[in-house]
Amino acid sequence: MSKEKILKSFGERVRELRKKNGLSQDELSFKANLHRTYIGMIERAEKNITLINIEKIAAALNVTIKDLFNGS
Amino acid sequence: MSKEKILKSFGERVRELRKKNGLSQDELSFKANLHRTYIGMIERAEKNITLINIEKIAAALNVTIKDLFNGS
DNA sequence: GTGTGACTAATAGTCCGTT
DNA sequence: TAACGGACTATTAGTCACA
Repeated sequence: MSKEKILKSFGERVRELRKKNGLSQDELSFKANLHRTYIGMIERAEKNITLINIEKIAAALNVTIKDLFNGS
Repeated sequence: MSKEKILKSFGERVRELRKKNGLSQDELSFKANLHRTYIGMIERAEKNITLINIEKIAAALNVTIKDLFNGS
């Protein structure tokens, strides 16, 4: 899997789970303690996110880190 | 799960899988295209690894990213 | 409610070496 | 074989105004 694709599929998965939870980027950013625009950047695969922030997002979405890599 | 613990458990998991594959840190770093000292830092939870490098290590260990988060 | 460009501070990641 | 150090460069974290 290429580098771009891994970030892209991760971002798509975040967006998918965020919407499933009925959250806006703004609401998720609040729950995850991250900036609103940062969530957007992750969803658009513009940042190579670090493990700590992956964990923050997973927690905010009430899923495990593994779940974020379960094929959508 | 705390930030420190997530990095620590990740590092331990990498070390576990690396040894299971019979690789030294040096050999793994070569396969993953990462620096020798960096692998050591990850295993000792001293660095907050990025998603791209998580994927590189997973590939070098012949496992999926999900496998790296399977409780050992 | 989200995308985007620009920006600074912080840290990821490399490279040299020694223990 | 691996831990650890200092110094260094590249990249991410994190925020903002505005579209």
